[in-house]
Amino acid sequence: MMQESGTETKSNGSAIQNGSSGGSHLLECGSLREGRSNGETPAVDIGAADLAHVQQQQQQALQVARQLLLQQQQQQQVSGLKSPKRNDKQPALQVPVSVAMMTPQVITPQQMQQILQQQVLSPQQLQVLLQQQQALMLQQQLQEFYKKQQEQLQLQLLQQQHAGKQPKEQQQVATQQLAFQQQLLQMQQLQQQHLLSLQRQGLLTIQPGQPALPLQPLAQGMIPTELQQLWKEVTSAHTAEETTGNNHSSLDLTTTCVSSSAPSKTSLIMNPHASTNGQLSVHTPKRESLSHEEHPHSHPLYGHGVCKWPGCEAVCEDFQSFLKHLNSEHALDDRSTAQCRVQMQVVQQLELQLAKDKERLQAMMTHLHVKSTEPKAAPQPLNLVSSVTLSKSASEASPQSLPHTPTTPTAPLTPVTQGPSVITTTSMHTVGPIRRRYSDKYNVPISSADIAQNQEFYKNAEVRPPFTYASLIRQAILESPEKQLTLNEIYNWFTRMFAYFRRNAATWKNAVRHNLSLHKCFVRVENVKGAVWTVDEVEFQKRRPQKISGNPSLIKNMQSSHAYCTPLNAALQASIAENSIPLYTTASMGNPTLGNLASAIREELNGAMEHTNSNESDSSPGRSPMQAVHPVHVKEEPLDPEEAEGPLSLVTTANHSPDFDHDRDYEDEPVNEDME
DNA sequence: TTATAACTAAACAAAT
DNA sequence: TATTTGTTTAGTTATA
Repeated sequence: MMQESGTETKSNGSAIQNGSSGGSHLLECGSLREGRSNGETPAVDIGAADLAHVQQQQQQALQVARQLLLQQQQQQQVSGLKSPKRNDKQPALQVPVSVAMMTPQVITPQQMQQILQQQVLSPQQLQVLLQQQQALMLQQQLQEFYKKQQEQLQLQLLQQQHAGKQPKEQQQVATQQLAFQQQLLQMQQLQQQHLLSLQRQGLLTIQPGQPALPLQPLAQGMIPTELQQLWKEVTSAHTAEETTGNNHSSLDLTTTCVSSSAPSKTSLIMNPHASTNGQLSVHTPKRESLSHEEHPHSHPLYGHGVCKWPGCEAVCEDFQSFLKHLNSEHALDDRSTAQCRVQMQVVQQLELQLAKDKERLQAMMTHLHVKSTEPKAAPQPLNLVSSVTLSKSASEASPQSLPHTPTTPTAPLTPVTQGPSVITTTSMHTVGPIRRRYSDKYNVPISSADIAQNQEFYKNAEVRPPFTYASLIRQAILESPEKQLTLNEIYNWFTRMFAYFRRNAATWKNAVRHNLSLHKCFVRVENVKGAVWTVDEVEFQKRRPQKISGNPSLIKNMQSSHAYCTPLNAALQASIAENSIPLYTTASMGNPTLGNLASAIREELNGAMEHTNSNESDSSPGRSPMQAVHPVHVKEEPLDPEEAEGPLSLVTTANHSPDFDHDRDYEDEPVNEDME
């Protein structure tokens, strides 16, 4: 799942990158990847080769820009400022518009001149400029100028579009603009890489012996917002390296379509952890600068009239003043760089924390999300703690031990804890006997399997519940307000309560019907609405006596646990201890808690007592008084709400009803029929 | 090895 | 007529 999302993020990033520019933008990605791939290598030292490379890139960009400008001038001469005619609806018009939208830096001749000037500056001159504060002011001026020029060029582009130019020409222009934009972005990437390498060295110190870096000249060509973005990129890149180094794979925060398409990043993108961060990765410098232009007054460092630079909080009346403040107070100096590093550490810590939490979440999801095809990875119910249980589960998890259906996952065992924890307050609505194959091997009481406690687990995990069909059917019926359900309602309960039963419906529904028909404990009742199914508790208890063989101490422990957990009176205790007489009398106390608990206890003890005491058991026909339980449906009068809550309350009232009639008189039926 | 419980599958009939 | 519901039988597996 995470892998898919990770891949999806990757593709989304590309999709966003491509956007409306279509395949032409892939070129940008390709070129950017080339530039980025260079940056993948640790550029700790910035040597002459790097400088030469940057200059080469700039030269290429300039060449493209020159061609673009020439063609634009020619097109303007041809098209002039003709009023738009009829081609407004031509689809081709969208191409230049989209390009204009995605190219925040439409280069004007003046800007080209500026770039040319930068190009001819020697490193020494650039270093001088680096030391001059006027450079920042120049940037601001350039920014304003740049905006004006951009608006002008966009206007020209629109006019060209309305002039009805051929789509091919427009596309050509757009492509050329795009190519130039790519060159600029490459330059930006290189700048970022240099900054990053400087960052590694510490506060932009320049190695001795190296020529003056083209950093500042390159930065001069950027507007302040781009500088901000640059720092952002630096921060992200640093963090990404840290996380990558830690194998947290949180990804390349500097990822653009560039790095995301870089082969070396593929594995990271495929990493589940990369999904979330992958969303961050789509923030390309281009998009950032674009968003800043689209929302000129939205700046990560500006909000509510306050500069959000760490430790600043200077009040800026408007955005322009903020920009001035930003450029003056938070210029590219040691102090700002140090603050940036602090912020980087903060982000880094947060990233690490996020990575840890992600791992935790992943582990939780891995634990809870059980695939039916991964039986050994099946999670356990929340209350499974017994090592015996776990070992048992491991053995059960083997494919050989699950021959029934290939899709049958490991049945999580219900708690088989010993002693006082056998019956808990949450086991009021016990399902009852679970599948014996999972329970009796270790001679521990398991009927306290608590569906309520693991309810959420089974609702979400496609794990076969370790209960028999009969137990589940009984539980479904007892949970219903009327203690009766139609077959379809039983179906619905199964699907509602267990994710496992949301598939292979034909199989388990057939099993449900089979169990309803097979077991006498399920009584079919005809009423005006149709047929409903009820539970005959006595029959249910007779159906499967639980055996706890040869462990009296355990039984004693169970009894003590019952006393420990409940306020059962001495008579009840004596009754329990004496034999396995069904505890309907407890339900008749009118205390639903006691009634429910008695039900649970009875389930626990019936088999045990049956085994430890004499051969007499409640399955013996001799205990007919307790078996004279009328099904629920006979009760027509309104129920006492308190009694109705207990599974046995209705049975209790029916127990003493003199005029019940048996739908199925099990006493008259052959024993072997009941025993299958 | 045997008996038993549980499960699955299937056939069949009746009801809806 | 198709689907649902209910019954029954047969075979398999796990366990004591």
